[in-house]
Amino acid sequence: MLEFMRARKIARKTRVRRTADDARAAILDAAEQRLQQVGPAGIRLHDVAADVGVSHPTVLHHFGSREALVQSVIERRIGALERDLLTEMAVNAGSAEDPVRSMLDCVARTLGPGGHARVLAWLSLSGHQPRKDDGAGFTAIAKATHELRKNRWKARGEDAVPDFEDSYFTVLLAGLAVFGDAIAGPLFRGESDPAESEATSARFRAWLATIVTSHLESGGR
Amino acid sequence: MLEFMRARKIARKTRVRRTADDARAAILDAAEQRLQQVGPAGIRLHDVAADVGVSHPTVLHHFGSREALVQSVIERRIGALERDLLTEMAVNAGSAEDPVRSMLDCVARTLGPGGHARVLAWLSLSGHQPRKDDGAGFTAIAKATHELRKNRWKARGEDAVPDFEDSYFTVLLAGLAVFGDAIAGPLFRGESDPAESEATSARFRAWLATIVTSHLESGGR
DNA sequence: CCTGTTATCGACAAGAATGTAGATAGCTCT
DNA sequence: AGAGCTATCTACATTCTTGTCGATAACAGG
Repeated sequence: MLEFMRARKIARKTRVRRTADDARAAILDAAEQRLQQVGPAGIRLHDVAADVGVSHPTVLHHFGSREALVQSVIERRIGALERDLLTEMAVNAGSAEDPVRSMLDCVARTLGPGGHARVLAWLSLSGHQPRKDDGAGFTAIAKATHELRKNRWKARGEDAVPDFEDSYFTVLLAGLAVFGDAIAGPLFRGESDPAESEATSARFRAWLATIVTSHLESGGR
Repeated sequence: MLEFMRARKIARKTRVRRTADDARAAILDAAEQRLQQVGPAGIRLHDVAADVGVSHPTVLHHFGSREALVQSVIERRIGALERDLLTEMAVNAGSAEDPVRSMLDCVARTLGPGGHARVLAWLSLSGHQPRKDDGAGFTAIAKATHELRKNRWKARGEDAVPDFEDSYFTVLLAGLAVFGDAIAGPLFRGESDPAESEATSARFRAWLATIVTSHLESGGR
């Protein structure tokens, strides 16, 4: 064995040796890219290993099996999503002058650019079982929105109080629309140019914000 | 060859022989199921063949390659989607008393139950290039809606005319919301029980119809 | 410098998936 | 009934993918 190395003389390759934690992190990073691009079922050990610059048995050494790797990367990504969501919410909680608009932007920023929407869609289509608390972040936003809304109404001296489900559905509508746009907006609109598509999406989100704001301010039984 | 048949005596199996067209159709039916469930990349010749009750070389005989089969089934499915959309529109064109609501139901029926939404999502995630006319059906609905809307406004004696983009975005919102709900509604809401999820979806769609109707009737610059 | 630990590698194994080749059997037409 | 066409089959080839094994080399601590 290793004759081929002796054959081509002293061409020994110098190995890069990371700490176990660093190696795991690098592998998870690569796997996360793949998850976003090709979905959980499309992740290949060989591809992930090549992205990191190691051999595929190294990946198996650190994660035990492909399935365990996929599970790890999914969990890490869902954690990141929830963290991003809460961060955005915390940042926007201060700007109270147009809370609805900022909330909508928050959801859009969380789902849109980084590809969170794509990952959610992959998981949903692949039959990922929602854990008990998977919808928690979203429900939290709906509740917060509803509280803000009630306060606005009371401040304006309304006697009626908005229905919670109306607020919940409003937030859901915003979330699903932004999500759907991120996934299939170009397909729906028949746009093949990414730049054009992004421009339309931006206009659409701005329009959506006015609709949602106006409804939360005045509409709802 | 075939010693094993002679060995176990006269156990000859009777072959089912279809016409080429029937075989193709049966195979496409099975492949379509798989497309909906596991997406284009998940389709396996062996599985499709087993569903039809034939061997996998038979599938290859009729379609040449796996890739050609996948392409065929995608094209057929997109055709079916557009046909369903137009059929729904034609049926609903008659009921003029609440055209908006019926239009929304039309989109919901087209995307929801049969799994059109799932297929669209798979294609979108898998990087299916939209053909030039892929968004045509949707644009047609938006235009029809805008015409109806203009007529309603004129009939009510409004002087302003609604903006087309406002109508377009309204239809887009409805479409994306129904689409997003079909894909990721349960995930967003953290619902694991399908029955509960479907109930919520139905309430959501009803609520959405009132919102959209009210906006088309009165809102929009 | 020496030694133990282990991250990493090359080589191989086992199974799955696509595709090929030749034989066979069910139709149709005469 | 016989002949031709071809849908279908079994068997095999090839490539891809995951996983195992033993060897090696990088690093840490005595």
